[in-house]
Amino acid sequence: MAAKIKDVAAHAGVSVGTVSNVLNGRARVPGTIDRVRTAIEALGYVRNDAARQLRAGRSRSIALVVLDVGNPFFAAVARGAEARAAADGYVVLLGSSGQDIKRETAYLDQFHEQRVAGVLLTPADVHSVGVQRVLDSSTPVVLVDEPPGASKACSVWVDDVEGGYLAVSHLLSEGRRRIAVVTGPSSTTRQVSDRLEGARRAVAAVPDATLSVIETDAMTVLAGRAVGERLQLSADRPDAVFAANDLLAVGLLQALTLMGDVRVPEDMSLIGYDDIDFAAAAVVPLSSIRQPATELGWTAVDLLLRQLNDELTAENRERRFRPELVIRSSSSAAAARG
Amino acid sequence: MAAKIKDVAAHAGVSVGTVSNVLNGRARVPGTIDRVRTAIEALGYVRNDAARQLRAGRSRSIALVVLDVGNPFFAAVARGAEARAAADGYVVLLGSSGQDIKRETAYLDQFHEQRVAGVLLTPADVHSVGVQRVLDSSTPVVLVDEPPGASKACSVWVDDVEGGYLAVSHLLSEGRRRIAVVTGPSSTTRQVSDRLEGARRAVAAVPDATLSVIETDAMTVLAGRAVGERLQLSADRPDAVFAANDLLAVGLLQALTLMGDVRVPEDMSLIGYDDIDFAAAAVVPLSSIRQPATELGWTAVDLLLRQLNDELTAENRERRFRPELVIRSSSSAAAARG
DNA sequence: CTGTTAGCGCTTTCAT
DNA sequence: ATGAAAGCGCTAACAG
Repeated sequence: MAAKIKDVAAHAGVSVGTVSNVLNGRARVPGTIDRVRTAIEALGYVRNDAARQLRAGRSRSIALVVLDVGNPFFAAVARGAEARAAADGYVVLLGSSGQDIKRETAYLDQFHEQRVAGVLLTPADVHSVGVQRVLDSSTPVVLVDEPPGASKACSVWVDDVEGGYLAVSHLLSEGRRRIAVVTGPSSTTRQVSDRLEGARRAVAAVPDATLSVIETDAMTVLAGRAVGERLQLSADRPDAVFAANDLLAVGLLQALTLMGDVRVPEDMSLIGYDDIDFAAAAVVPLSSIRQPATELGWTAVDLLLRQLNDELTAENRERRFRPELVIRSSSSAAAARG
Repeated sequence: MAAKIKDVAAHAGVSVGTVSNVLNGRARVPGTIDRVRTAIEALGYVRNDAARQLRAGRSRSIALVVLDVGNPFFAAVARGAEARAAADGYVVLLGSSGQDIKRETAYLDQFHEQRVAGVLLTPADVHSVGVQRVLDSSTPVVLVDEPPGASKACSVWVDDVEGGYLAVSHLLSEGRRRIAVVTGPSSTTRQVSDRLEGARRAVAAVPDATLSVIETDAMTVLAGRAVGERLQLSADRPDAVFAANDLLAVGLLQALTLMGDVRVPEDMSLIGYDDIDFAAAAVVPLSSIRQPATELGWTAVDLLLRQLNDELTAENRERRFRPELVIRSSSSAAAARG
């Protein structure tokens, strides 16, 4: 059996209270501290976090549940969160739901049972039972990439309606009129429906512009490729496509330009969302809507820590960022020539 | 204060033992089960995992510590691990070290304190104190993307020497002779030094071939771009580059072909490593060395679970996969024309 | 400043 | 089948 605090105390010739004090940095006598440290080393003692947490009632872990770690956008969010958390001695536990409500709920329940210090959450569906349960609980929650809505939770988000509007307005300003939006699954996330809403608004402002929606079963490169293959064969193709994220856009690009013979942007203009690192290096450099991903993660943890320390003022509860249009060759004849 | 098992028992009119039995699926009387479930629902009771684990001594969490979640290769490993773990009711806690030994150690210590059921680890440095500590501990460890070496840990890995050999042999067979290898930081991982070793072997087999090594401070798109910018200005450029991962290769491609005027593969041939989804959609479709990432993660958890259930035979302790050469335009005049 | 001790919430054994 | 009670390893309050 592993050594426990009692063993360390015996080995060092002190009491358990003293060992606990050393462990928690409230010991003062250098000689004692040294003896305890030596004993810990000698016995290979590792503190039992379950016992510590049970007694202390708090935890040094922060949960981060995102839609998909495979999406570099969320990887960047995680990096930002980790950086801010580490500065205060917290650890970030990452869960990836794959937009599956079952898995999302499983993670939330697990983290709730673990009594994590707080939960950072990009919900697949804010109205799901699992999400509501954690929102109703006493666990501090920061919604990430999701507006506060009716909940009392803090929120760090980017305006997706504006992003969708920026993307499609740009396509329209390039003279395109038959716009298609490629989204995720039908039971899609708030992000995607907001981007779509922004797209609709942009189209509504131009009389002869039309908008069609193509749903996929996942927001991945693979799913994008599948759509691209269909689009390539289709008789009445749209003249511009707004992909709801860069993964889909990259997949579209693969199918259209590499496997097919559709020229981008000449035959079909394309813009993605997130501006992941790969966008600039795509076969046709990909126009996109940039979001401050790392900053989002950083700010989310910052808000959570403030909440834990009760230094949260009303105006601090929500941080909204704005998306930014990045024009590259995939949507602009000018950029393509340049 | 949150409801505890005692409150549930009182509310349901049964004893705590009975509630515990219901919670753990060993209750038999349907009426009792229903009453307990109703009470749990009514009180919003959530089991305290710390107490449960303290008493039971076991945990349903598996830790996965990788070099970089921002690398789609590791994201895929995580996906595979998660899938296998979920099948047995385990949760995967993900930590990303960023190849930083301090952070790696912090994660390992944290997970050790949490008494996770097991650790899946891609070490930044197998010989670091933190890694040795967990290897010496009683926590089951599966090394991921790392051969077993001297340790007693299980291991799931891909032969990187072979991968490096495949990559550079291919460049040589295309007639290139002045090969450069772009690696990570000098205190680099085993994977990268093995890939380099394979590259050296391939070069050694061709009399007039030379090999140079370019180190970067991170294995990211950004670092690759920086190298590409230097390379582009350099008077005596190599005629072929083997990038130690696809992220570096994509960054190189950005700098060389989009920001610079180096033609790939005509002026400089390029091959990456991992065959991430983006490789096929790069500005010049990227040749790469494919690794079975998802399968790696899946198998790692499978091995861990077998170990936990004592169904591990000697020949099961190690699973070695083989890398596969994927030729695209970036390294092959033929593929570029095709 | 150090040592002793009462629980934290749960599981599980042992009576009933 | 159900209820009572003993601890899991730790922290913090209190006594020395």
